[in-house]
Amino acid sequence: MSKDKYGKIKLKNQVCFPIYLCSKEIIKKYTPELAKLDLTYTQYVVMMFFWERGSSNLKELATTLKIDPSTLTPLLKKIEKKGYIKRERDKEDERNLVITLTEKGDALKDEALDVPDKMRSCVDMSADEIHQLNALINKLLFELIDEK
Amino acid sequence: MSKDKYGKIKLKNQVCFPIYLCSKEIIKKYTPELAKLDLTYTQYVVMMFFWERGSSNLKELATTLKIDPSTLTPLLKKIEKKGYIKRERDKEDERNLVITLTEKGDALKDEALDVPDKMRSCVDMSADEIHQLNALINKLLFELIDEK
DNA sequence: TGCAAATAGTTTGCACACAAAATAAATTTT
DNA sequence: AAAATTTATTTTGTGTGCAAACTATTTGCA
Repeated sequence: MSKDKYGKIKLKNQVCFPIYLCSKEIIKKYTPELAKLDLTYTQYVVMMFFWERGSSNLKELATTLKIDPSTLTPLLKKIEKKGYIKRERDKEDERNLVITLTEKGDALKDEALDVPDKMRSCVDMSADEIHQLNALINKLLFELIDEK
Repeated sequence: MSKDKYGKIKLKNQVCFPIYLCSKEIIKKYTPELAKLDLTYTQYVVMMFFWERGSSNLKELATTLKIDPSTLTPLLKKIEKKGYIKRERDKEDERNLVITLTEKGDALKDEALDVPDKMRSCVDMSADEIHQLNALINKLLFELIDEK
């Protein structure tokens, strides 16, 4: 049989495409559930960061979540308007934007508690499969980020 | 040791987050390479579809790629402006938008031939690992899309 | 035939996402 | 101390991404 010169640029022979689709489909699944908390997926990720850390600054938030600061600036203003966080300049160094979880933002954590379980229940995969996927996707992520 | 009530909503305990990051990082890796072909990542995916199929209509394109038609409309106009495809209404049924690869668009296929290899070389993962990841991510994708 | 329903695309509105340029504050250099 | 550089954030511009509303065409049915 003759080798297909163009086989490599076929969609089904590339891993990148299902990852891209998965990311979009995951967000689509989360959206209606998060809407109950008045959050988008990205806003939810940011809130998870603050539920763990309580407070931080933009630079650290952007570095940890690997989301561009210029994406975060308007997003943070939105969740501030919802009353979940507070944005203020650092008195010590006015360049820094200090972001703090509010009481209301912290309380939201309890309402979000069952979101991960609800999402997982949409997917019929064993704990082992999830674990393997997690390991492989994190390896790929490391490879992509590492050698920049 | 006491169980962490909030453990489940910690970022590192969720698979969705690294998948979301991976998708973004993959696109970031592709971007400079695809810029040489005057394509964005999504435009590249669309072109791959037409390199395989030659022509189709919007409905089928949207269904196959799982990209919303309202996202594709402006995107297709852009790659039409670049001269890679042609958009025209079906004479038989004027509702259908028939999209056809142009000579110039088809020729681009040869320039794109080495893109997948270049991307894979950024990542130090064995063929077996890639294969496993592919299987798992496709399973997850199926689970997410299936039961809608 | 004639109008309701279905089908296919497009437009609008909102929310990321990031590169590049602009702004502002602090630090370093001279 | 003034100027140049660095650091942190914001603004601008372009490109997705999708839901909901809108338009146009075709189909189905009374």
